Amino acid sequence: MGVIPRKDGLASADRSQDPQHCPDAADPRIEALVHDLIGRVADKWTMLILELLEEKGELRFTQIGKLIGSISQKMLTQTLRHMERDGLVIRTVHPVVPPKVEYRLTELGQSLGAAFCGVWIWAERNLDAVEEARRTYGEPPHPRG
Amino acid sequence: MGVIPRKDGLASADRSQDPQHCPDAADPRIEALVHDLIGRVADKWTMLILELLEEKGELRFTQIGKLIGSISQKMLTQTLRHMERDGLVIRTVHPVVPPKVEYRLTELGQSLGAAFCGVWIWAERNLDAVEEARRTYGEPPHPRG
DNA sequence: CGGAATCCTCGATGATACTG
DNA sequence: CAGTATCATCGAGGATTCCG
Repeated sequence: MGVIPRKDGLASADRSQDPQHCPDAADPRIEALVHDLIGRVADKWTMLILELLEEKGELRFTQIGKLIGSISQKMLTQTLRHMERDGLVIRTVHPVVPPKVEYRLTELGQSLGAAFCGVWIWAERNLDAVEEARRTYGEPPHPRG
Repeated sequence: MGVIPRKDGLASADRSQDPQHCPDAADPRIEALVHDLIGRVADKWTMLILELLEEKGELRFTQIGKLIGSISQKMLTQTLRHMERDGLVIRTVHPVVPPKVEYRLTELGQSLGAAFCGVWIWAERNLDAVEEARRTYGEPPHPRG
């Protein structure tokens, strides 16, 4: 009981996360840089916008805000700027009135979206497992009555 | 110039992030849950500990702290507790003196590590591309100087 | 419409001290 | 050694206002 009847859209999609062992970075400098980079791109809003633009193609500023729903104007601007600066999105300003600014992914942004795909799929597939773990957390391994 | 001569350990590893289109979650409820779950596991320290345990197998509390280096004792405890609660790690207390507590990944934790693998590889491979984008950010598209 | 600027709050994190 | 508890800080992020 309590299991949400889902459509299994992603869940049965494929098995992109076969238990492969991920070799660690050989160089500590590289590892630090990689860690820093991930810290910036693995952001909450970045991931959502990435998914959105990957799906919709090209969107206006307000469009993105409405589709995400919960994001503030400040964070939307800030996140888009960072993504643009990191080469993930292209920002196009149409010189019309009222202003019209559109955003779309670069190839780099698309490749990042693809890389995150495995994590999304993992989350989809293991939602129940994690929730189960959280429920049983704290219970004694052998309840001796 | 300025390009770091790296060992290319991960960079030439494989191509786990072929530009596949990642289908979005069909159900908004699922998407919300997935987003929430990712928000918890995509944490900075979680990812580092995940990598560490995946590589080393089983480690003591202090071991992990020293290997990561920059983490505070508080965050280490907190992160490990969250990971244990979410079913990512197993915490084993050895009833000896002085105390000895060891941590290792569950299968769920290992699968998450594998899922993140694509992102690590992406970051390794596109470090230069992102840095290049950051350098050229702000420059006019067609410098008519 | 698409921002920039400002103010403000609150939670994440670090530092410190204590304990079993 | 492996924590727990407490206090202090600091910046992420929200709400609001103004502008081109």
